Amino acid sequence: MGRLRQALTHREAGVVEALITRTERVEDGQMLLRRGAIVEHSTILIEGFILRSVQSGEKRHILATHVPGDFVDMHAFALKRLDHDITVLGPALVGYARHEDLRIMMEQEPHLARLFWFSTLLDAAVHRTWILKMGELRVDQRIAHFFCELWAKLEMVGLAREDGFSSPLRQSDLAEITGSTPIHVNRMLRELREAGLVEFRRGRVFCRDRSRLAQFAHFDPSYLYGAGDLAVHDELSVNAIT
Amino acid sequence: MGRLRQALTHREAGVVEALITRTERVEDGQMLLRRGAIVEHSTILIEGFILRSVQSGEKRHILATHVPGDFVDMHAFALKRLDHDITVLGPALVGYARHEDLRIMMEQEPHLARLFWFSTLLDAAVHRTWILKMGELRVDQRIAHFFCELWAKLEMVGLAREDGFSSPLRQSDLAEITGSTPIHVNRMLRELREAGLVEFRRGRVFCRDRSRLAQFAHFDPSYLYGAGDLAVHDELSVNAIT
DNA sequence: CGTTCCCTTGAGTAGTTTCAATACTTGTGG
DNA sequence: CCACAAGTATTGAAACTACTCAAGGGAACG
Repeated sequence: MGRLRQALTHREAGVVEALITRTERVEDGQMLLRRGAIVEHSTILIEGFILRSVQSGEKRHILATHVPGDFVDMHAFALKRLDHDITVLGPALVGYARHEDLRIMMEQEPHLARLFWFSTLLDAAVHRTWILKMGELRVDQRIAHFFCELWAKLEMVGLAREDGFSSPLRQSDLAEITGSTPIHVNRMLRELREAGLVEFRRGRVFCRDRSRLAQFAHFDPSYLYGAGDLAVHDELSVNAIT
Repeated sequence: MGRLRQALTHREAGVVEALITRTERVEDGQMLLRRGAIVEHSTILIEGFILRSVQSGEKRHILATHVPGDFVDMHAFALKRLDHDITVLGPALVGYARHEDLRIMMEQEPHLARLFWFSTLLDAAVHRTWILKMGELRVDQRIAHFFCELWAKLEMVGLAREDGFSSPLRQSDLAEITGSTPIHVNRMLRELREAGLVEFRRGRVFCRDRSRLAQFAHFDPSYLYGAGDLAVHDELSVNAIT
């Protein structure tokens, strides 16, 4: 949603912010919500990182990552029940909006309601890209692709650098994101480093040649629908690509 | 959406059907919509199967499968632009509803609007399950998982048998669904057959012991949200699972 | 009765995981 | 300030899983 900010008027942004009735600082690794929980509020990430994951036996698998400004559980607003865990990565600041208030707001602000729906559709589009990439890329390319995606998302909210970004990610997190193992991730990170594509050192990602990294990862950012893009959709005046 | 039918009143079902201004018979392999296309209508599958796929170089990758009753491109109602291709598998009958009519209907029928939103959220939940399964299962298990999923979805619309189901799927389609190759799929099908788990012969799936197949595939149908489930959500009275 | 599409098999290679063991960091208490 | 503990990162070797290339087999349709 933070990425949708450009699609909001100043007034609307205020309306959204007024929904947040409570904020909370949470520490690394804390699980905000557990799969199956019934929720009566939605969570917005203000600072830090949040993961959507599922526990599968001993292993945890990360399904999606969120950056500041994102509503992380809008789907639960409609479905009421979460199908995965919501976990904080590194220290974070989160805000809560009550579903009841959201519902009232959506009735009064159809444009905002539409944007909230958009944000869940964007999540789905990101999911689809991951299904594709899990199927067609090697682990090293998946790691690179994840770096590209997170970099782009952080950039949209002004948290990226020219030559990379910082995060509290560990190698084992990358393993859970890419569906691999920490050991293999470690080897692949070495290869990426030796190939001069990207460096990962305790959460910090450095990359000199971004387009080369994107090419290696087969990364095409269009699935993230930049805020500009979205605004255009809203006006209903996009060019045919057919 | 066909799976949501139980959540619709008789009147509402009529309202939805009245939206369909045109139906069309399409033959096997035909692409209904291409990635990037701007659409002004939504497609409902009435008979047959539809695939959501992307072309990636030489290879096609299938992201989702649909059964009769499903709206296959509701996301494009909001985003206007498709991020993947919509292709027919086997002969099919489809119906079209104009976005303009949909928009008007949604304004007048908030309950229906909510159900349409639900259906896109369910798609997202299915996507998440696929990300997980692509990451944690071997190809043989992924094939089994796909069989379980399709079987369950067909069952919801009364198109399954006690001992399996029929479809126009080829082995190469299974490869594109599971992110594998036709050759490997062929071998894995042989192993599944020899293990007495499931048989696949030119699109027909036979399984004597469904629960054993589900166990092998680590299949838990809850992510499909049975229609009953959904109806309950709508009443806002689900049991906590915490 | 042959063409076409789909399915099947074998052999070799590439990618990935697992187990086992060893270093490096960072924070903490002595 | 050093030593230790805990978490994180790294390496090697062996086993497993999956892909590629190449070649054959079988069923359906005209």
